[in-house]
Amino acid sequence: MPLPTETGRPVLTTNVVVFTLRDEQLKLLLIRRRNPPFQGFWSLPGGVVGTDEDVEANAMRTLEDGTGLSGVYLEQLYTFSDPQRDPRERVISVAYYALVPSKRLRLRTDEDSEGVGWFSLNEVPELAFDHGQMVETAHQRLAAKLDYSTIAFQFMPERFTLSDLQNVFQIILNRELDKRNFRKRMCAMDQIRQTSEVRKNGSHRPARLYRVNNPHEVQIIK
Amino acid sequence: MPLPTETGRPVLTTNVVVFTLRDEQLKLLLIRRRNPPFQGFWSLPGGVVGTDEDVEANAMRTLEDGTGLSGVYLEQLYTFSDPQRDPRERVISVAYYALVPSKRLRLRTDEDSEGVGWFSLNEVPELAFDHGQMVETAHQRLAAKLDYSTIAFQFMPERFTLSDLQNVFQIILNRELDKRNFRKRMCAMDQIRQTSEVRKNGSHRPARLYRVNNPHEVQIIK
DNA sequence: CTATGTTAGTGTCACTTGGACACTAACCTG
DNA sequence: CAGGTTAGTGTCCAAGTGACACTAACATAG
Repeated sequence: MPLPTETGRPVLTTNVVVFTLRDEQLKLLLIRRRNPPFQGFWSLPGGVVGTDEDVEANAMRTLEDGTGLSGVYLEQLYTFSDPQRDPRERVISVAYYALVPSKRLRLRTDEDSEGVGWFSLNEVPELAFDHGQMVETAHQRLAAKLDYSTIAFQFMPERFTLSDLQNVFQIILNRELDKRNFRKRMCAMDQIRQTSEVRKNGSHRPARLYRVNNPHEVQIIK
Repeated sequence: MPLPTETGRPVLTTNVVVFTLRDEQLKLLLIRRRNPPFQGFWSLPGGVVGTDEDVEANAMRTLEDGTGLSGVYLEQLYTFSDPQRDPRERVISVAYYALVPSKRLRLRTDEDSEGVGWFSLNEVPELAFDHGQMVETAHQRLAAKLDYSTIAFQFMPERFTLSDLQNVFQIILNRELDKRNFRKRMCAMDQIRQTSEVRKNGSHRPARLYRVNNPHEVQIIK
C-alpha cells in the first residue's frame, strides 16, 4: 500500500473527557467554543495532533492546558471517525478520558467567564460535534472499570477516609452502597493501608485516614 | 482551534487482526509485504483511509478483501500512533479485530504462494511495524471478553455441539475446562438452544446439535 | 453378536462470594 | 451530661463456582 499524497488526508485531533469529583458530584471539564462551527456551544477540550506528535502526548498536553495538572491518569477511549462529524471537513478524533483528584485542582471562580467550566454529568448541556457521545462512552467505561480495576483510587487525595472512598464509588455508580460490605471489599483487595492519623471533621467521631499502596498504578483485579 | 493546512497531516490507516479457529487452534490472517519497508515480513491486512471514508468501513473493506467474507464481527481495538511506527513518515493506525467462523472460510491451498497465510498464535513470525503489539492486544481483549460477553459464539457455525463450543473456549483461554461445569454455565446463560438434530461423527455416541439464539448480537452479560 | 473403544451426557457436595441487616464508639455542642 | 452525628464492626443466608465419576450411545473388530 503506497502512502497517499499530502492532499486528501484527514485531520487528526484528540479530545479529552476530564473527570473530577467535587461537591459530591462527578463533574467534567467543558470549554465554550468561540468560533464556528458550533459557536457558543460547550465542547470537550482537544487539539490538533502535530506532524510528529504522539497522539497520547497531545491528549496529555490538552489536559495540562485545561487543568494545569500533569501526571494524572489518562486512558485512550475510542476513535471517532464519522465522515460527517465535523461539518467543515474530514476530522478524526482519538478520544481519551482522564481522572483528576479533586484536591489537586485549583478551581477559579471566574471559570465560566473564561469559557471554561465544570459540569455535573446530569447537567451537561448539548455539546458540539459528537462530544456528547464521547462523554457517554467515557462514563460507561469508568463505571465498568470500578468493578474490575483499581481505577477509583485515581480520584483520591493522598490521605482519605473510607467514607470518602465510599462516596466516590456511590457517585460514579449513582447508587448507594452498604457500608459494611463496602469496607469488607476494600480491605480484602489489599490496595489501601491504614495510617496512624485520623481526621476530625465536626462534632462526631473522627475517621481513620488511609492511603493507596501504589497510587500511580491502575491494576486489573480478579 | 483552526484546522491545519493540508501539509503536515498524518496518514491514517486501519489494520485488522482477523481471528479464526481451525485445526484446534486460534489462527490469524497475515500478509507478506512485497515492498519496503519491512519487505518480505509478514504483517496484518490494512489499508489507507480515504478522504470521505469511515474508519470502520475501511476496516470492513480490508477484512472483505482478505477473507472474501462480509457481515462478520468487527470491533475497534486501539489506535496506534507512535511517531516512529512507520519509518517513512507519520502514519497512524486504528486497529480492529474480527472473528470469523471457520466454516465460512474457503481456505485456498496456495495461500502462502500468494503471500497470504493463517498462522497459529504461538507461531506468529516477527511482524512488520508494531503489528506484533496489535496481535497481543487483540488476543488479550478476546480472552477477556469471553468472560463477560457472548463473543465466543461469533466463531460458531450455525449448528454445533457443546463439545465444539467447549473447544473454542479452551483454545482461546489456552487451558482445559471441566465438561459438566462448562455445560451448566452455557445452558444457564440462555443464549443457545438445542435442536432436534444430532451429529454422528465416528464410532461413538452422536452429539446433540445446538444453535445460537441471536447469532448477530454480542451481548455483555452479568 | 459380543466385546471394546470412543465420545456424549448427567448431579452432588463443599466452598466461596455477595448482599442484607443493627448496633456500639467517639467526638462536639449546647 | 444529654443529644446529635459520623465512624466502625460481624453474622447469616443465598447464590455461584469448582472439584469430582459414572452411564449412554454409537461404530468397529473379532
